[in-house]
Amino acid sequence: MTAKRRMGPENSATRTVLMDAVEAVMREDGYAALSARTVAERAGLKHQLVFYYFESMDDLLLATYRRRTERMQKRIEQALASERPLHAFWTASCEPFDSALTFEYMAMANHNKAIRAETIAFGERIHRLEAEMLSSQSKRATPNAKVFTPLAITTVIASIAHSLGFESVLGISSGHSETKALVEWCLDQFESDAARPGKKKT
Amino acid sequence: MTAKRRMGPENSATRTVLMDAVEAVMREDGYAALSARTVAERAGLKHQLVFYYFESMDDLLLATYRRRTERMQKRIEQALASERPLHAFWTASCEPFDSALTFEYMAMANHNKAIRAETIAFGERIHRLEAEMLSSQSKRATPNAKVFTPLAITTVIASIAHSLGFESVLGISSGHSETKALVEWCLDQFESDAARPGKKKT
DNA sequence: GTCTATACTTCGATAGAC
DNA sequence: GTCTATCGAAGTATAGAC
Repeated sequence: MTAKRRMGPENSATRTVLMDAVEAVMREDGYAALSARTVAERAGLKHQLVFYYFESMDDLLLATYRRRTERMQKRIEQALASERPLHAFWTASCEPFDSALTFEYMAMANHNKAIRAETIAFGERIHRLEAEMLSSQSKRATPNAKVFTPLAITTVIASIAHSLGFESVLGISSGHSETKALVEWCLDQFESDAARPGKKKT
Repeated sequence: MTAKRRMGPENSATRTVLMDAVEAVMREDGYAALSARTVAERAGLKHQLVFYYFESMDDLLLATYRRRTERMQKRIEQALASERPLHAFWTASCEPFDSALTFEYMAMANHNKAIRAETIAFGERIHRLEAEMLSSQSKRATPNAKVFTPLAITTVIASIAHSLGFESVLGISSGHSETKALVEWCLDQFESDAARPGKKKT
């Protein structure tokens, strides 16, 4: 299955440069703007080098996406391991990171088989992580433990954070502060008072 | 600014056929697959006809998107006007309609100026609608009216519905029933069908 | 209203020189 | 490891015949 074409080493720094360029192009002009030429130009290289380091454009794309999901997973694991995992998870999900990129990848997952498979695997992995880490740790007094399960709560948190993040990228901001206030008020119901100095409650 | 090129009438049925084809292509292969050729082929026409009925591909795209936002606005208005607006809004937002298309358009809005402007206008329009219709109507007893504002609630509802819808399209389903149960439990706190005794205040 | 024919651009990918 | 040169396919768009 391996190509007969001459290929560069897997540990080359140029591979990293190309993957960075992929994300830069996606962020600025969307995934439709991705091509060996646009990516190489952004990286300051000739477009033929893309095919020296990667078997195809799809290959480069998938490698870039894998790198991203790994980074995101680490960030989520860290958040969930902190003393106030829900607050940390919310903060991490709200980070002014790259909602635009997220949407590009999600849209892409709809029709690119490899990206789709990786997205599904990542999603299920995260859901499992959330369920495991929170249920093992939480002996916390939940208002209604039958309804407010760890997985439901994290799903809600992530959904809201992503929506707000994306609207912000577009420049829509109405209702955001209210919504954040609502979420944070709810989070305080689950994880609060312990290390909370002088904040007004309820 | 008008093109000198010969153009077809605005009320032609072929225009509709072409717009339908745009959405079909986007749904199946993503917005990156859009071209005069792919759209025309899907519509059973020659690709040059695209330029007879629309000034450019961008023009066709924008017309298709406008048609969509108008339809969505009507659906949302209807939901908000019912007797249990929040429940109706949730149900409408959850419809197995076309989350895939939504994501394509949102991703596209990141880098297509016209789509971006239309998306922002639509988003703000909807937010305004939600705030107006719900605040005028709701004398309902809210657990914490200072935090649970109409706009915050609808933003949360829409965020969750869209996230679940999109995950469903991908084939991710873990946590969905729990999350829906949570949302519906919360909605019942705001809009109980009849008498809802002993609702616990968190 | 729809077709053929055409102009120009950009795409992914490969071969081979340096 | 990077370059030039090149391929065929597909992109947008226009002009003009039928």
